[in-house]
Amino acid sequence: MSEPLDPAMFRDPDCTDRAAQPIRVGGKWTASVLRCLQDGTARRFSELRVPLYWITPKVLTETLRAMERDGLLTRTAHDENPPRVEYALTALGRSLLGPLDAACDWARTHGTEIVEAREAYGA
Amino acid sequence: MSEPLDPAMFRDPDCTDRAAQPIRVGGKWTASVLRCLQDGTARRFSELRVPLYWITPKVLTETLRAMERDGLLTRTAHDENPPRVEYALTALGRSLLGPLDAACDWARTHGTEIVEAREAYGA
DNA sequence: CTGTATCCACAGTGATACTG
DNA sequence: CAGTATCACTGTGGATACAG
Repeated sequence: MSEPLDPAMFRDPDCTDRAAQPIRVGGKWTASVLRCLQDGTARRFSELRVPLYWITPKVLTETLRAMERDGLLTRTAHDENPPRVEYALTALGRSLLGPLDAACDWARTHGTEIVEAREAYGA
Repeated sequence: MSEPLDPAMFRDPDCTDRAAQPIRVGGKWTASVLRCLQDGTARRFSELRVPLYWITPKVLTETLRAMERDGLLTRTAHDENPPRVEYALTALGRSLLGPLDAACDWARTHGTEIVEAREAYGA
């Protein structure tokens, strides 16, 4: 999720503007929120906290706000008491599930190789 | 590349150890290094710097060391003068190109939607 | 229940200069 | 050429407490 939006993140060799960096989409928790919502059902703020390592409300708010701003999910506040707010993926958010699953499959398949390589490197 | 190795990054709801976080593979530049080397040819330190926004040597060194440690690439130092060091992907590194391409394809296809969503959000 | 308000620690990133 | 050494900055992420 922290991948630069520029798919290759390469620059024109003639470009001299070092500040011309690609924009970034997503933070540490974006992928996990996506997976929480991937079955299509809308979930509430507190429902999202539990599977996400009891992420603090501040960080969850920031994550959800950023995803809403980027068009990945919708925020629906029902005018009730006590308040009820529900989050659900947009079509754009769902379109990210494919690449995300590919990454997760890779992690499942090759995760142990990474761990073993790290241990071998220590020696 | 900053995805947690745990594919879902969900925790056992009964787990009370908040520090039990999944390990992470890769940093800001890992995907770009991967793409620099994806055609299979080994490249030298200074060859890698140019397309990577003239990344500073310190950061490139750290990135390459981490990738070597994780088994994603090999570092070959030829005993010459001036020194020559070449980096090439391992099989594990090449296996990451698939998921990476999927992510890049997504960015190519949906990048403008993100930008538009951000602009619309400002209004 | 769904967030804000503060405050803070630190990893990550980077600029610059120097070395074998 | 291929790095290391320092120093500094910044934003993300997090703990805790409080509010509508």
